[in-house]
Amino acid sequence: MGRSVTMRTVAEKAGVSTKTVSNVINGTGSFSPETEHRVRAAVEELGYRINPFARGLRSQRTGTIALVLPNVYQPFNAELAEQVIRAPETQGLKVVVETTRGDAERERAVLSTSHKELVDGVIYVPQALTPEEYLPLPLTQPTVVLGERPAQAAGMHLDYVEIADEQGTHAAVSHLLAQGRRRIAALCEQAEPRAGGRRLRGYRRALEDAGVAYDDSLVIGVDNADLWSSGAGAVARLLRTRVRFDALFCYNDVVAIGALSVLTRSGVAVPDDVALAGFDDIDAARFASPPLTTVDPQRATIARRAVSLLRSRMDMEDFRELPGRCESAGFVLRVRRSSSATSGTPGESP
Amino acid sequence: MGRSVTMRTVAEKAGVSTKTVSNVINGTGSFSPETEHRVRAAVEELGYRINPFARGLRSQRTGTIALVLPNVYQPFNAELAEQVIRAPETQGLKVVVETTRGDAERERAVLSTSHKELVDGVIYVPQALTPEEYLPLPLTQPTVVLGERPAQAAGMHLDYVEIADEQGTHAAVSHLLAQGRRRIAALCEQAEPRAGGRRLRGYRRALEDAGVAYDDSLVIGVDNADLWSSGAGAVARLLRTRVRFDALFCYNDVVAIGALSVLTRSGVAVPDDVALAGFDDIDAARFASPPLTTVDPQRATIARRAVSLLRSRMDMEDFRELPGRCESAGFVLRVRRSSSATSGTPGESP
DNA sequence: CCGACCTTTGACAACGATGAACCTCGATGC
DNA sequence: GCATCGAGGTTCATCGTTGTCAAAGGTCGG
Repeated sequence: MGRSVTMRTVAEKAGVSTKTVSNVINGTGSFSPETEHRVRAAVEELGYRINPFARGLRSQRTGTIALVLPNVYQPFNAELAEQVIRAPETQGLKVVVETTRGDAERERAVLSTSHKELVDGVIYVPQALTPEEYLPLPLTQPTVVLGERPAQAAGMHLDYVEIADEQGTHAAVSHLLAQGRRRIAALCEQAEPRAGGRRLRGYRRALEDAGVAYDDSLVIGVDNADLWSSGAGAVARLLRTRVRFDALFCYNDVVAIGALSVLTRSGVAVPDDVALAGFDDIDAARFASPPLTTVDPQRATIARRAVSLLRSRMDMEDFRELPGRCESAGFVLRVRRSSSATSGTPGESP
Repeated sequence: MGRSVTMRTVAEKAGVSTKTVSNVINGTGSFSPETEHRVRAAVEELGYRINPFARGLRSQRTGTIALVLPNVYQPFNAELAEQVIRAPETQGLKVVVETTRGDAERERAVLSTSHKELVDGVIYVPQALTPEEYLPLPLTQPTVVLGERPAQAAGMHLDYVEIADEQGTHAAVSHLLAQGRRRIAALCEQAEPRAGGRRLRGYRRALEDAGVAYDDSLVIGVDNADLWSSGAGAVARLLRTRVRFDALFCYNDVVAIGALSVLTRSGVAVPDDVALAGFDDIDAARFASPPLTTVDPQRATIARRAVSLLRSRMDMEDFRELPGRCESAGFVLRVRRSSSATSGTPGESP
């Protein structure tokens, strides 16, 4: 292969010093248009690519951000990752997707020491760690958290992009109530500092606002680790208890599709006997039979806001110079046939 | 924050030289148990973490492999990525997932120059490039390709893990034939050097083996870029043409679920009027209504074989010293209710 | 007791890019 | 006419590790 082509090779070919090459490439310092042209020509001709290790070692910048999620096999996460990678704000950055498998140790490692030198910033979707656990960790790089901003985070130099868990669920359940449903079951992950807890709050508040009594026997927990069968299992249990219900709010679309599968098999008609709503608006939701009513948490917006918050902090001298910020992504209720016999066609929504 | 803790800090604390610290950490050279203990204690106490840039710069090893795919939002890709990350063979390696969006330029870049210094090896799922295009590229690092090994690859130092596209499809279509179906439509991506072409070959061969005539009007192309609506759209077109069909083989499960959605809406009963089979065995397939018969290409096996081939080549002095190898992953036909009224229950298959 | 030989350790020079400091030369201000 | 300035460069040290080589200390056969 011969020696690899370095900045020195380019410099020699262009008849300048390596520093000048560096300047041209990074747009730092000053140089004449003529020099710039010679350097660029040499780069082109030699097929020179900058060595990211050397650069990283020297400048402590990597041009890479990490997206830290529990996994990528759950559609919401996969589609979120896609949005982060595609967001226009991401231009010029590399995104590495890091999965933690919901392992507390891994999450801890990513947030504090381990990544310091590898990435310029982190977008973190907490799963195993509660705010009480992750907030005290010494932050070593700019970080954006996706999820509700806890009160304790006020003083920290951490940015948040809030997902409309509670409001979205409130809207979905209110919609079910508006269809005349009164016995609305909920299949929901119940862990409190997490999305499940927040969605459950939205559920209760919607019932309350409509003056419908909360009934404990209508709420079934699901397990985050295997949502597909969890949804199916939960609905099977619910059917066995013979508790009457005419609607079902599900923690997310995956649970809802699992549930739908069992309902259909059991001869329960959706939406006639039971109206169904999920959360996330994953691609599969539009193509369920019937298409699934769901809350679109606006992944694209989440991704753009997160990257943009992160970038602004990455561009600062010291990323701790700004107090923590917090933005929200909003939501859109996508009403489809699983909750209302007449509206929604597959393939419609943007 | 103070100065960051480097190997020198550790060395001073342990009263040895930096090289000795390096030796202990990497298990190179030799050192007394006593020294080792002192060094490890110092590392522990200072919370020292090796700087990957410095190491990478020096040793040209990164402990990272790249998984290069068109995207991660399609469930097959997401689940494949998960398997690669989780494979026991991956122990001790970091996996970065790189998406190309089916862009030829990006694929080219990853295969030749661009990644050279960042990763020790690449697992590549071709999409935009044909073998004619990617084989001539100068390989700069160990590479494993997922997909059919073309004849031209014989002399190259490239390993392949073959997915049983043709055989799997043959089995699925044969199964449909065994159910007594004779007018079997196919919704398939048709590009020849890719999976679509290979699956279509399996389809034709199965018909042939059963002595059923191939009918061009039963084959409809789908578009890889948006498979969900593509499947739905294709089936809608098929229904409009009024061509009679009693079974449907789909390029993959996503297409199948899109198709199922339209069939159900149009009052076509699955499997009574039309039996349905897909490919990939994504999680969602088990929870479709009815559950989807599909070909499981054994993602876990694919992932393990790929990583293990890659590792062996990474461990060599020069990765070109071994001729190209090729392994196959096999497949399992998962028969569920979409193709046979009596068998298959949701949640059963492993 | 001496040299051969091994084990353990340390000094030093890379790896490739960049920040700090400095040098040169023509233009500008007073 | 002399100090000053900025544009356009350059030189050199340095980021944190690891490969090379040599030295220090110990063992052992003769």
